[in-house]
Amino acid sequence: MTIRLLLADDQALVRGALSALLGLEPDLEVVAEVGSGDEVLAAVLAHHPDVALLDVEMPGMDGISATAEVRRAAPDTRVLIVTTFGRPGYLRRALQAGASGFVVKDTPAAQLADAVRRVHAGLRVVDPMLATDSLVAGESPLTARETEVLQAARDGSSVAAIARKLFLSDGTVRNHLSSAIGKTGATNRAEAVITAEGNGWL
Amino acid sequence: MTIRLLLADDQALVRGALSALLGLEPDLEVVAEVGSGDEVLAAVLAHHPDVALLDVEMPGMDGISATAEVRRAAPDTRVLIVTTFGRPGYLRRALQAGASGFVVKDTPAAQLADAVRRVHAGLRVVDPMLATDSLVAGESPLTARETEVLQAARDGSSVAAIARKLFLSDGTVRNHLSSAIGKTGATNRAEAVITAEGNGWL
DNA sequence: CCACCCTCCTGACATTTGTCACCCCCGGGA
DNA sequence: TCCCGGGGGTGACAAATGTCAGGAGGGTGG
Repeated sequence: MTIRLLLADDQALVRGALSALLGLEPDLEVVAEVGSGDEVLAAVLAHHPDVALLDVEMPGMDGISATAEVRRAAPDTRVLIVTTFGRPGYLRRALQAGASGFVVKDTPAAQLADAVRRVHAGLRVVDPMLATDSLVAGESPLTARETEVLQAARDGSSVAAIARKLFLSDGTVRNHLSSAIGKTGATNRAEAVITAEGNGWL
Repeated sequence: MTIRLLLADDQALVRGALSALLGLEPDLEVVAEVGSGDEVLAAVLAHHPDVALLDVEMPGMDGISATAEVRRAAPDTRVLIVTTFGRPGYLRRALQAGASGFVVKDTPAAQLADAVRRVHAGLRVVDPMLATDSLVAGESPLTARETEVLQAARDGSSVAAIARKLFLSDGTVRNHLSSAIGKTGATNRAEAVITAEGNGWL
């Protein structure tokens, strides 16, 4: 009995290449491919795959939100996250959203098929290196507002621009930023953005 | 007669997947795979591939420098850049370095094999969308020093930190930054970094 | 009920950042 | 030769940023 797969990745070339790679395995079959998070749910409902391989960074809905949707609407479909960045926060949030596995694109190609089979068998698959990183990094220390403000600061916006976008006072934005800078151990807005991104807190 | 290929990409999974994809074509054969720019030249000299597929973003030497090396040491090996980001500056610099083709990872998987064959036949392969972007974006307006200073500012360093790193005076760093901000049309250091990165000027 | 945290705001303050004018030196064209 | 652009620098100034103290409301848990 073959394992039926859904592939979701925004880069068409990577998607097709993964399809070719997995298609070489006699017990695996790619039944659907999508290029954005928004299409995942519909494709799952249409094709009832056994395992869905989702990227985290995608246009529209991200892979983690898509995971939650899939778990809710189609509990029989297991989710394996396949992503570029081993951000500790991604792993934590993916597992909380109900993902069964988490693989970074650095892992050898030969291991992917195994990971798929393990996930299909009901096991958890997690990069051990990443798991420890996730422990030390812990959950995001940022409050909801601080996260929002930092996100708005990512593109280099000024305090005034952020305040306008979030309907806040200038001073409030500065306070939230200052707090976020302190919590991330940065001395700087830009540094805070970088470390928060690196930990998957944004 | 089969076309012999070299694959260079830092993500093992993508590398293996591309290998599987291209391996499906009867006239193509992957003879070597490497995971960093530093290994490219040695692999080219050892295996004499007809076409080398190089990523731009790699640990160690980047794909563009690797392209120049390959062209110098093994002129018979043609280079096809396969990269995530369609930065205009990347395209320009890749072609100047002697690349025969430039493909972004958004392109459909089916077109990759064709691109390889075209490159092998001596043709140029360039994403037309990207080519026009490259024209409007033009060459980097930044001087060598301005570029250096902006690069040093990428991680959110303060003026003082940049000055120490580059053995410059604080005021000089501020002048270079101000000039770079003006040339990029930004109002801000962070914005300047972002637009310069987006254009492949860093 | 109280304590605690988050949110939102104000005002003040020191520091950093961005800008401008102006200086010098050097090397390559016109 | 003069002129111009790039690199390096100084000094001064306005604006933006980061920090701190403090106040007011709201929600949650002990």
